Amino acid sequence: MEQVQQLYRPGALDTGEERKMNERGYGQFCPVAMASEVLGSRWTILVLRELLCGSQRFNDLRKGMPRISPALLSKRLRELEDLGVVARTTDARSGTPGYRMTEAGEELRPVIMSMGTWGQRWLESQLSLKNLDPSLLMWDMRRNLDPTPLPSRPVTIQFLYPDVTKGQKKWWLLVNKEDKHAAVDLCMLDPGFDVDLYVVSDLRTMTAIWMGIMTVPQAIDEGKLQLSGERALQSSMQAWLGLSPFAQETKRVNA
Amino acid sequence: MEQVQQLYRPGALDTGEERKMNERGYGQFCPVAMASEVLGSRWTILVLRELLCGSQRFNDLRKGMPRISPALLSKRLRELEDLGVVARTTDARSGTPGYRMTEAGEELRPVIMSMGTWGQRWLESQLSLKNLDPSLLMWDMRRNLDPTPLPSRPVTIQFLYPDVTKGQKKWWLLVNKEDKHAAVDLCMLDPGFDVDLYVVSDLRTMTAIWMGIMTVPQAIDEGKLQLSGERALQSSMQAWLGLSPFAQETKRVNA
DNA sequence: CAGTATCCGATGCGATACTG
DNA sequence: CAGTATCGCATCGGATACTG
Repeated sequence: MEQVQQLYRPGALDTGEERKMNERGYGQFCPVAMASEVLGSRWTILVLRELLCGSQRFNDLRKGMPRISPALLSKRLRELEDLGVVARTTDARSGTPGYRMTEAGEELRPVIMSMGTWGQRWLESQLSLKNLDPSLLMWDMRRNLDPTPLPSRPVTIQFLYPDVTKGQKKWWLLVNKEDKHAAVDLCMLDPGFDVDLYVVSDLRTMTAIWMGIMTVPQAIDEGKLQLSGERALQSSMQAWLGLSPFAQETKRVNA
Repeated sequence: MEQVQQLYRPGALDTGEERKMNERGYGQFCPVAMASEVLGSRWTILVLRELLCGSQRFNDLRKGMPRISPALLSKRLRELEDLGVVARTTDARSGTPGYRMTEAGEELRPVIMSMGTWGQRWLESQLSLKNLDPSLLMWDMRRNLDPTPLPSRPVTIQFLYPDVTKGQKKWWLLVNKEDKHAAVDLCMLDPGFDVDLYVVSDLRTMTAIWMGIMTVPQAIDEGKLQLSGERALQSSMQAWLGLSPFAQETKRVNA
């Protein structure tokens, strides 16, 4: 059987005779390869993540991906639309354009989630710490905040990150819990309302809490998080502060 | 609440003040983003697929990815090694180098599989048909062939694809079922053994069968597949011919 | 067999400005 | 707000040849 093995020479190592078309792709019929061609281009996965997280409008998508250029975002959305993964919408009343996942797109949820779960388990926290970003953190918090434990009146919470570059230091979350579902707004400029709860922490700590690496009480104990203002809001913070969808996933290594 | 919304301006649309480092990455702490940075570069997913399918040696990996250059494969493997996803091995006896998945890499299996499942369900078969490749098909068949229904003696099966460019028309699968686990070899040159079963089909049909879009009896009925030689091998072909891991997945659209 | 070394071209993408 | 238009550079990766 030894010499027989040599009789196989992959068409790949071939003479390069007929490789004209499909240049850019992998040229494989394997479903994994085809899916990779769709999902592999830069920013695509993050566009899908944003849509799966509920963002619908162009500039909301941008907030979740600060570094993407509008041109490229537009291009990616068109590509995904052509593929039948994303559908363009138009609000009946306002005429505002938007985007949503199609059924095919929705079925990418387990793919994206499994990627995130794996990332949370295996990619070193060090990497996370290189990628701290207050705007992304606050935008995520805005999205996942759970108003259930909050009182049924407008609540203003101010976040202060002393270690962050000027201009991104202060943030306000405004929660308005009206008839069961709540509106949460995020501001970088003082909205002028009385603040019900002040939160002070370094960005790294707050991010760690968000990612489930640390809890609110722990951070307070270690002196890395200071709360002041309404007592009830303080003690319920771990509850109303929604965590990252991957927060419960156990870390395996910090290589 | 209307005007309040305006008070938020994402740090992304910012002045571009301090975006010096981490240029190439996404700059996000989100696990999905971090995983994307790892898995997003070209060929990486396919390298992992090959390893998860059992290939261990450099040139076997190449057979599964005919179009990757050795330089790039080498680079990808080093990157994955640095990440702790892949480990380099050395055969104790022969000293042959090789690669295997680490525990972290093994946990990527559900990620890759879900990508493939999605691809099989939602990406048009048309795309598959653009990517026909006899060497990939035969290499996959070699890998997934199930020797269970085969007799316990050396078996030679010849495949002929009349529609394929000369040099890739004929293939031989040699199955040697010795003491429970079998050795399967693939050749492009006549190994010289007596052929027990002849298979003639166009490449597209054989690929469709492999992908679970069509069955052996169907293809025979439609006159797209001809078998000759040992009867037992003919009738058990659907059984010994292992199918693509995604073959059972239902197609949803052929856009 | 298992890679390295080198070169070079296409293009992806970032940055910026502008429009309806 | 929701994109389009344009420009230019870096870099990714393809091709090829070579080595231990």
